[in-house]
Amino acid sequence: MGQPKIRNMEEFAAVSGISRPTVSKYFNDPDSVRRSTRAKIEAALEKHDYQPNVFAMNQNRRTTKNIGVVVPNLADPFFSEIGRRVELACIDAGYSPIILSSHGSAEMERDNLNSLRSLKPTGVLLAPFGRMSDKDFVRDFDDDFPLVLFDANINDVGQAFVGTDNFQSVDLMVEYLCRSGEPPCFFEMKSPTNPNANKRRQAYIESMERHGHTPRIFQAEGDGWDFEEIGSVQGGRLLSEQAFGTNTVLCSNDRLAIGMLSAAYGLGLRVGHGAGCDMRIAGHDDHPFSRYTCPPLTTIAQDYEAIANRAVSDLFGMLNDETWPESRPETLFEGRLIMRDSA
Amino acid sequence: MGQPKIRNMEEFAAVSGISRPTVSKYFNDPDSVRRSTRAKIEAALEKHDYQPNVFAMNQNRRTTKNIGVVVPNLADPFFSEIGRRVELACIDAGYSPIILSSHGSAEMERDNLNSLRSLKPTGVLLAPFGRMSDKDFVRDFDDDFPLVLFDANINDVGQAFVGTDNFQSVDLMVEYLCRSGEPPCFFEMKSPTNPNANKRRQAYIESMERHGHTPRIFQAEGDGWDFEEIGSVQGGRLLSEQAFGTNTVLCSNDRLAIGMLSAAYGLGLRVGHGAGCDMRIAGHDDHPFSRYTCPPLTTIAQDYEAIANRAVSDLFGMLNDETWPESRPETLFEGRLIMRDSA
DNA sequence: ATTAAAATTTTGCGCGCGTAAATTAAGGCA
DNA sequence: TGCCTTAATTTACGCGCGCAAAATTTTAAT
Repeated sequence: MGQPKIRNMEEFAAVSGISRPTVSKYFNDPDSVRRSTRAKIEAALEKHDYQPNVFAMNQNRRTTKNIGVVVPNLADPFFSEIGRRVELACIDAGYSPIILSSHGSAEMERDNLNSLRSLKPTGVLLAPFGRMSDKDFVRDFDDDFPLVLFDANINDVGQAFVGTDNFQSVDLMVEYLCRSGEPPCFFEMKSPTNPNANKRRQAYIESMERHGHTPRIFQAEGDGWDFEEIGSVQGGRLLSEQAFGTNTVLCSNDRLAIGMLSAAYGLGLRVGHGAGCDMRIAGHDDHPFSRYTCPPLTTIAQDYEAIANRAVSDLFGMLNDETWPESRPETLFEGRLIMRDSA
Repeated sequence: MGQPKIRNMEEFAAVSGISRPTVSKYFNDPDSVRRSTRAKIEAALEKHDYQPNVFAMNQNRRTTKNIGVVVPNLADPFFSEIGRRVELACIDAGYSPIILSSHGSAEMERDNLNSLRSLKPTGVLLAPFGRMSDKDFVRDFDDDFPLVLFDANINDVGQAFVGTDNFQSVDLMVEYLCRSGEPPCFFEMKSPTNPNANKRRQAYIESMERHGHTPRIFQAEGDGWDFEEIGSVQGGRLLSEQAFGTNTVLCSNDRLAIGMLSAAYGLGLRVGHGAGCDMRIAGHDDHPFSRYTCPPLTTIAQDYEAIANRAVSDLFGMLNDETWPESRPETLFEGRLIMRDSA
């Protein structure tokens, strides 16, 4: 690297023998300058490691290269996983993702969107709280920035939605459970913080009726995000009271199921579909740890990769078209049944 | 809100009847202006929702309000938990934390530090890979920015370190295990990506010798971050071969232990310290899910909260003192023994 | 009331870069 | 070769704000 430290684009332009604005063009899009000047610039970059001042760059730009990514709770492995993939997809596309977790609070979801506002993002990918979100606030936000929702939908908010087809996925599970044993009851939280909970309950009811069975739903008290705790304590109480009236429990998500498995173990109940088992427990989401529960959890795998990639490509598609589509496409990926030992 | 949208600080200063630079001072520190002018500004803020342009602000500032936070892998609940607490502590102190995950790659750790460089952070909190980190690179980085390491130490890098005293915590566990049953062997990865692995092995060896036992170490092949998989597959193989030569296994971290518990379950081994149990398994870290394993995992709890708070306060202390301490304080918090059923 | 000292506000300037308009160079065709 | 079109480059200006120094006000002390 050259000794005389380059302090700004002016100086860098000087050493590369090009005018500053042309250098500016280069940094915005290396292909927008003549091949020969590009070579000169890149030669200079070799010896003089310079990089433009981010703040000065973004100050006057019509459009930054920032992409906001907001998820409800990074501490939940589901969101940390999908957030990671979204992040990498943005980087690959040459953008700077800014990941924000709302830490389980709808209020912080607002704060996060407000913070993003001042970063003038080119677009925003939001996994909202769903019912808990401040819908009007998010709606206002999407007037100002291209917005793609993922994981949880809010009607008519954002220019696109990408997620899992809960009706398909829950039906898949219900069908499997009915075919292979007693019809399942459904275990969930009474006031779920979880965005897709309502859809899954509805899907369970419809699916059970379609299969000619009576849906039975058990709702745990409690709020917050400590699903395993709720599944363990309240699910455990229901188990010990033998309240379910069936030997098969479908949990609204894996984290509840993980808690319930732990309670079942504590009660000495043998969970599984093999001979000599007392009951079956199934989940939904294919949580990273559900492979390692005892027994391993039968569940539905959401297609993280596909959801993340589609959300990103929907957004970038919009950005390139300039015009926001009137259609508001909703893409639903199918869940896959992951058969393990618990059900 | 007033109809005529405020476009910049100039206009906002006009409607509030104060000069622009004074308004600027207010936004940098509301207490630095006279009480009466502060009232005027805040009155104007009520009606004219304005907020300064972040990019213009940071462009000329000697020191931004940005704090970089870099962790090895946000998908690991340990780091997502400690990252969350660091983030909140920074916000409370009036700073803007920027959390970056290196996604398990030392190369991306470099990229992340480079990205931070251009954001001119006031300070950086780094949980490095440890042995895997590009030490020279990090060392260079700490010439330019106040840097506090946490979780994993690198000698003489950064101005302070905060973490857990692995020698104390492992000794605590070894002492407990020896007192209550057979002395433990130690299960870890051969080439651990995990930063504290080497310290823990060393601590195990010393502690066993101090207690008059022969240390026995078993190392699993494989790299990457899929610890549960490695614990399950390789730990399971060792279990089925009865290779350990003791009924008690201390795992280098909870995620390995979770995998091994899963394998033990699959093999029909009863894990626990009660009558009729075949073996004991213990971990380290009090991973969020270790309460819900079967049986619940006996482990060492690191004091997340204390580590996060101390790392942040060390950094802010440095920032206020202006002068970086020559001492490079290293703070080690004690681990707590969490006794559950697995050992 | 007078004045010095301290606190606060204002004046004036420049940061590093984006971008529209003006200029120049490159490429195509007869 | 000359002319024209188009692409590339340069000129000229301004963005929104931080900050040092100057001007002013307030406070404290006599």
